Amino acid sequence: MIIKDNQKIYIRDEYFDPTAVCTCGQVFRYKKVDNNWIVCSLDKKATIKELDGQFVIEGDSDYFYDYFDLGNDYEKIVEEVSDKPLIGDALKLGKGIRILKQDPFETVIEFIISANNLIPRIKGIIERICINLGENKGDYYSFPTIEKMASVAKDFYTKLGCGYRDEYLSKTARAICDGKFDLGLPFKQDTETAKKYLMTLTGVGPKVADCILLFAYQKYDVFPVDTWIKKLYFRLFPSANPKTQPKTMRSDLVSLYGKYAGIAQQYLFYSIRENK
DNA sequence: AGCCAGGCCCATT
DNA sequence: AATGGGCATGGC
Repeated sequence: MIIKDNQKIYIRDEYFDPTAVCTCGQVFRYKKVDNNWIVCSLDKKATIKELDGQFVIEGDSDYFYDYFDLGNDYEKIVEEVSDKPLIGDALKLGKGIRILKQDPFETVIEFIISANNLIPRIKGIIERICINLGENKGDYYSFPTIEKMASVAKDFYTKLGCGYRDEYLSKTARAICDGKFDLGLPFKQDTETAKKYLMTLTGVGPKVADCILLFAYQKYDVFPVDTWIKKLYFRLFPSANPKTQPKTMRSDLVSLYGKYAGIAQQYLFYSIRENK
């Protein structure tokens, strides 16, 4: 049961678990303070508290109702994927995951940073970007605007520890700021077209594009393939050629897990990483 | 002290 | 279209 008023959202629902939502790898601007989860998105902050078996979300309730995808029926989604291979155990841990509806610009930038990187380090880089280019909101910093990110030179990102992604960030921010790339377009495109379009951005390859499609554009028929999923692939297909390319893995895995493949991927990814 | 991480770019073939 | 080397940084 989910109830929303002007200030808060009250959730008593087995398909919502803030720990799983935050730590499954889809979002980086979160932290646990005392027993509460704090999640930031653009210039907003949500605080999720647990009070006698019920979760309460404080923040902009209209915005976060949508952000946490609380209008979607995850019982149906879980039902749809529950008979797929290796999902059963993953759901015990992660059935409270909800796929966030994140801002496209923030998602593009964050997942460019994610490439060949570690989650704790990704979080640190993003935090430094917000502190240096975002707005001070008192107890947190907003995510920078497109214009702000486009206004600084690439060595600004180098100094923030972005490594070789410095140029990806400045080029991509400028392309979007200059109107050479339209972040609204992928909402209207089919998954394959949107993916090709996203990959015209510097620093966005097949894996990062899949993450953006899933976490910002509600395209669920994707399957981000990283080093963890590669290991999973060979558990599913033990006789596969060891040199199987990620592209082949993606299409095999989307076929196998169906129209909610991307959501299934999150249950699996969370489960793999939680079990070290 | 190395190996590796939510991979991508680019040159070569 | 497919392959492979190089790559900044810092967790682990």
